Amino acid sequence: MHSQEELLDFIKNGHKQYLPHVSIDPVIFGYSDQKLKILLLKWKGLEGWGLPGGYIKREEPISQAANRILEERTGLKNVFLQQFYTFGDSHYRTHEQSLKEITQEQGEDILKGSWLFERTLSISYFSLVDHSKVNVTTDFFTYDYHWFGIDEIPELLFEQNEVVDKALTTLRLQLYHQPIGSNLLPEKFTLPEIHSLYETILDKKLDQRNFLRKMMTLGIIKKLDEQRSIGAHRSPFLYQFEKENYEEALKQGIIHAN
Amino acid sequence: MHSQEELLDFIKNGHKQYLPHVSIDPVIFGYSDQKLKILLLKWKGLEGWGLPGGYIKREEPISQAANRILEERTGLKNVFLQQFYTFGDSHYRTHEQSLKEITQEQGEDILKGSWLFERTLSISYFSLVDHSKVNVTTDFFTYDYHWFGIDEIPELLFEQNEVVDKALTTLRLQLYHQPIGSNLLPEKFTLPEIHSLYETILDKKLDQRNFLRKMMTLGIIKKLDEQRSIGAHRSPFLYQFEKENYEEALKQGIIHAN
DNA sequence: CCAAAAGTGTTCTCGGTACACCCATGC
DNA sequence: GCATGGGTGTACCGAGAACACTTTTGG
Repeated sequence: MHSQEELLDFIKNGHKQYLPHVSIDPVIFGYSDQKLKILLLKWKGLEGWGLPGGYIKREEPISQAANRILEERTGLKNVFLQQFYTFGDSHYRTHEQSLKEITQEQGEDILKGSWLFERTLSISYFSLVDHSKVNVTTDFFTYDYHWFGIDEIPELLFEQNEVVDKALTTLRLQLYHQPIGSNLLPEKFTLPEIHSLYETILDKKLDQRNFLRKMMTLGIIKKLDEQRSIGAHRSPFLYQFEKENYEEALKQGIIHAN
Repeated sequence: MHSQEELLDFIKNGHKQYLPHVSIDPVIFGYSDQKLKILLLKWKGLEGWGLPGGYIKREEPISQAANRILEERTGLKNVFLQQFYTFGDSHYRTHEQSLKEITQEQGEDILKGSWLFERTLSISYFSLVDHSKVNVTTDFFTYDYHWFGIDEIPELLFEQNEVVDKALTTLRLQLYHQPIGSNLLPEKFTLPEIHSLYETILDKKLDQRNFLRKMMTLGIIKKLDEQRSIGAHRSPFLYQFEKENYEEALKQGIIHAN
């Protein structure tokens, strides 16, 4: 996918194109099989899992960088993406071991003093994506990916478990104040589907009737005139998100985008 | 305060000690004369106002850096300090004009390519301090300071008005979920004092009776057996914050420290 | 006794929660 | 007709909001 020359150039000269010491690491949430999952990449050399990530171009606004990085890894544009914290207590992002592996020892001298070994702060975003539309592309440092259920996250590289934890906390906190379902579900969905999504995210049971009432009074979703046939059972109605209501609420400051 | 040699060394070699491209800029709130104020510093050369700020040492965790920077400017330790956002759409933090002024044109060649001219992301914190305990020390770039009421903030350098706005929004959002009064008021205070503080922060009237009830049910403050004599009027009772309740609530996750 | 500030209760509304039965569908 | 999952209403409780009079104090 990437040529060896490109890689060596990145290691040696990347800091001319990108800001050193800062990375953007999105926690990408998806939803499938009734589970909330996050996308992790497997690192070469270190043989551990970590968040997708990338660097900010020298002249690029960070929100744009975040969107670019997300698109590079998933192919997705215009999805929910929100900054939630900047972590800067763990020191290194890249490890020598990893670079040695991927350069296959060829560029030994290049590695010395590479900008990639320097301390890197992590500006963290979380994103919500339709799992089925994601097309994962690994980067220089990684060679595999996997969607992990949030209750089966392994120990991550670079102390990123803290990042994931905080992303989850933030997600839960904003569940009723941001159009969070609308990026995790297909455009049209049934009530049981969104109900189950919310239960999964919050990790607790929600009363069906109260849930519906809340969604309706918040004006978040609207009932459509269509039903879906699900075989041997009563056909559920389909619903859609009411994006205008969110936008209106955001404008009025009812919803705080942090 | 700072010698000229130190300054020139900082301009030339600061990046060996500090991380370039990242600064920490605390929005420092104080409260006096019934007004919520923030501390701004006046820049040399640019003749404009900006937030206090500083850089992160190469091996220093960022929370520690934030506390250090706050202490360097105000002399205060162990005060409320919370990260709220990282800004990275505006490009420059230092301007050549400013450096020329402070070096008095002596170090012209030093200025060329200084790390200080490079793009800098701003990791922003907000802090709450007891205005009367602050002892402001300016830094290399600044020569004056002033506490501005939040309704009289001038146009700031480096597009920092956005930072201040977001700090205020966050402060308001967390008013009932963080021990926000306890760092802005003296240890013992009267009900009218804290009431007025909350009205000032939220910029709206709060009913006296409802306010007291809320504070008490939240368990935030407790009534003492002392009164203060205020001259020709009824003597108000003194209150104290209940720190244990905050800490308990924080532990239980009732309060979200973002 | 008067001016100025402190202190104190009740009512209403609304959002949150608890709770159980009937309906539609395909086999 | 039955198994499975979908859909619906009511009653209670607690938090928030509205609202006005009495008490204390020093001059």
